[in-house]
Amino acid sequence: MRSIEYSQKDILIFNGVINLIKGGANPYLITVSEIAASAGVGKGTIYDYFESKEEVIKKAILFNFNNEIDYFYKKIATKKGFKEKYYEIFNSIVENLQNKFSTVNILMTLGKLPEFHISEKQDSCEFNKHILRIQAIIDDLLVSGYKEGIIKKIESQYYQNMVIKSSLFSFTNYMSMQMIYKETSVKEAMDAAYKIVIKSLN
Amino acid sequence: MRSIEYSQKDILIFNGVINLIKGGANPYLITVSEIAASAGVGKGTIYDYFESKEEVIKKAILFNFNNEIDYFYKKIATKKGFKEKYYEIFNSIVENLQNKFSTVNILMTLGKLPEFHISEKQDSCEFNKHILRIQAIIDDLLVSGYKEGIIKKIESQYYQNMVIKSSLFSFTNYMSMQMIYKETSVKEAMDAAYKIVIKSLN
Amino acid sequence: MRSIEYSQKDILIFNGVINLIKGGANPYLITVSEIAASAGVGKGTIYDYFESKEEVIKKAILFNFNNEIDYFYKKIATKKGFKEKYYEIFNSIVENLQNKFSTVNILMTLGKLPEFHISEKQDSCEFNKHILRIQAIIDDLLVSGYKEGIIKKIESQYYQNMVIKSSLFSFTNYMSMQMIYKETSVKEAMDAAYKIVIKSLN
Amino acid sequence: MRSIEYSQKDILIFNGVINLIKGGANPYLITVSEIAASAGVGKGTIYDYFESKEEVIKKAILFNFNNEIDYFYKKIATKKGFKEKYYEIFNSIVENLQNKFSTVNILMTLGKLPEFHISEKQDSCEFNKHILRIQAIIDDLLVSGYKEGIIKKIESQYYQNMVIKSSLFSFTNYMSMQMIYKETSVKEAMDAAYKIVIKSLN
DNA sequence: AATGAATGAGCATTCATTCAT
DNA sequence: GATGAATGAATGCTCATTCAT
Repeated sequence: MRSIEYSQKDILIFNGVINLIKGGANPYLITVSEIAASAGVGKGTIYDYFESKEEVIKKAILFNFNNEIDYFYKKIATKKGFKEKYYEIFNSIVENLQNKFSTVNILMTLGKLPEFHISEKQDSCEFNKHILRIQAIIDDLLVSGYKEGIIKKIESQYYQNMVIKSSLFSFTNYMSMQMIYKETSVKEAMDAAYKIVIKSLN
Repeated sequence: MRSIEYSQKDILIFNGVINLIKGGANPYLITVSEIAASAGVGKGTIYDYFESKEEVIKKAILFNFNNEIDYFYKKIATKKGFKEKYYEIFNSIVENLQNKFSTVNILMTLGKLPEFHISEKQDSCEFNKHILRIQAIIDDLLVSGYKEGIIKKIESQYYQNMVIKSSLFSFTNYMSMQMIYKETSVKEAMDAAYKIVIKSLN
Repeated sequence: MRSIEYSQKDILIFNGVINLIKGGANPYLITVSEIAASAGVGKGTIYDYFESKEEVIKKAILFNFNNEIDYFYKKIATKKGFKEKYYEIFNSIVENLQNKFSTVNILMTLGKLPEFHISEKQDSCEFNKHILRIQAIIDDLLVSGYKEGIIKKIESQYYQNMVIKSSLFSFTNYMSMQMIYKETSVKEAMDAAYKIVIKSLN
Repeated sequence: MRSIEYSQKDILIFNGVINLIKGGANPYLITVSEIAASAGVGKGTIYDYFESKEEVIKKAILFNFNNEIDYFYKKIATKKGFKEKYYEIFNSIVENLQNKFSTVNILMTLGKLPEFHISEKQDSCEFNKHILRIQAIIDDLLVSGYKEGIIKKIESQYYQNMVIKSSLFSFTNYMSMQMIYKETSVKEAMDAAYKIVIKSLN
């Protein structure tokens, strides 16, 4: 099932990268020295485990993406009702957006990250897996809504999907641009995003 | 009224940058030599007009942003009804998304671009102007919808705004991720996005 | 007699260079733009009158040297007695040393300046002329001293010459290193330098 | 006691610089590539040990200065009498002046070298140390002369100092300008310089 | 296995020089 | 004549990568 297994050292290095990015570093401007220092290993060690700087950063980002989706998935699974799950997502977004680099940012820019030159087959495959996992979260949500009668499943799969994504986009956009939405509280933004789902799916 | 006037040469250089980015180049990896070659000027000339590589790229991006919003604005203004305007936006998105780098991408990631280290007052101010212009487009749209009775203005300003942005996000997301939405046609994606607006604002 | 005639424009440009150097600029780090700005001419104009930046700076320095020696010579000629002439030199040194770049500095480092790559015949010839003019000043001084019986001309020409140069060196060294001779006044330094001459030539 | 310790690599690089300068290179025109080649290291290595090209050159010059003064000091200390010491200095000057860049040149232009932008506290302090060491040499000389009765210590400290410096200047000037003193032999120049001291201090 | 000193290719930037106006 | 916009060769400096230890 697990397509990629990483060694302890791999993960140590990934965390070096992730911490830099979470600390505000621009992935394109990170140096190998910084990664080595952040990971607490020698520069040479990085090249014992990876082919190039690009590979390290790319894999670290995907690794982190994976982990955050796992975490996201589990958190949502703890909640039972549609609305509870939905607001749990909002809370995760709030929590997550403290980091400059978060799954949420990725969910939002869905498909933007691969700009980090995802070209090789391996990467592309990895990326598809992420999409599927996000899809699973959305599907889980839709199922809940359907069961509870909140959603009347008369719409197309695509439409339902997009409603969820759009709604989440609205909240993420609020969070990341809070400075231009000074008159709206977090609670109001959550409610607005939720209202979009409810109205759009009825 | 115009806060910044650029010389012919400035614009020539901007276009060099813009063409590189539209051709798929990553703004962070562009070299001065590439800009010079793309603009058809000597490397030194760039430094006669700008302080640093960063300045050139940053200003070129903002310049292009400005121009595309102008173009967008004018195209939408030619249409009369709410639905016509809305579908004109969809068309502009389609047209625009051929470019890797488009206003639409920016609309979508609203607030993401400043990652190119927009920190100085000047830049920050420029950025605010862009936000206001996008807001003007959305307001114009809302006014049309209201006049035609498509929108019952009982919702908050924030909510209405977010509905529009979310709906547009859904279509932009479709366009930029077409590879994962193979079973949905462009027409269907437009209709779905439009349906989100209609349902959410009623 | 005059081996080199300079045009008004030549001199204008020379003064641009001289002013920069007197203002503390390092001859090796001066740019053509700076010279042009300082001289109040266009950069291209400089190349209408000279072959290269090096030529401009080299000739400007020699030109200034020439002028300052003229000035020096005339000032000393106004005084009659040996001691008066000698103290007039001291005064000129004081006056001159305000400038970072002065004949005095050159007198002191006699033979050091040509480091500015004096290699061509022309330059070398020019340089010899300067040496001869300095020699003339020293000879004039010696003649006065002899006439007044202050100097008993029993020493070799070389020795007499060196005594004068050494004595002047001592005062110039005092002036340019005043910060390390805080306990000695200008007057005392002059008197010390004069005493060296008197004692050495008797 | 030692205020600055340099690593082997530091010194390797310093020697690269020193050899270039001794070979006639102008400190202001030396390139990093030249230093690297001369030191037999990669260009990057230089930046592992120093902040900038300027720093390397400045420190190399001071380092060399230090070493040469050490050498000078030791050579003179081997001689016993005043006259022997004095002529030993002459010999060192002769030996030294083969180099374009020598302690002697510095002794002569005492205070001129800092033109290489010695501004920071560290540099200024370093420079003061050099002055003190030169002073120590002169003092040692004066003590010998006094003990032997060659000098009657009735003159001021400043005067005695300047006599020595002036006398040494005369010989250094002779050496560096030998081309204009063709009729005077090295021996005669030494004797003349010595005579200046003897006469001035009696 | 792990390191970090060493390297040099690569890039931003400067500036002497040219030349169209 | 005079100019200064334009150029690109030259150079300081960085940093991914290697390799001796």
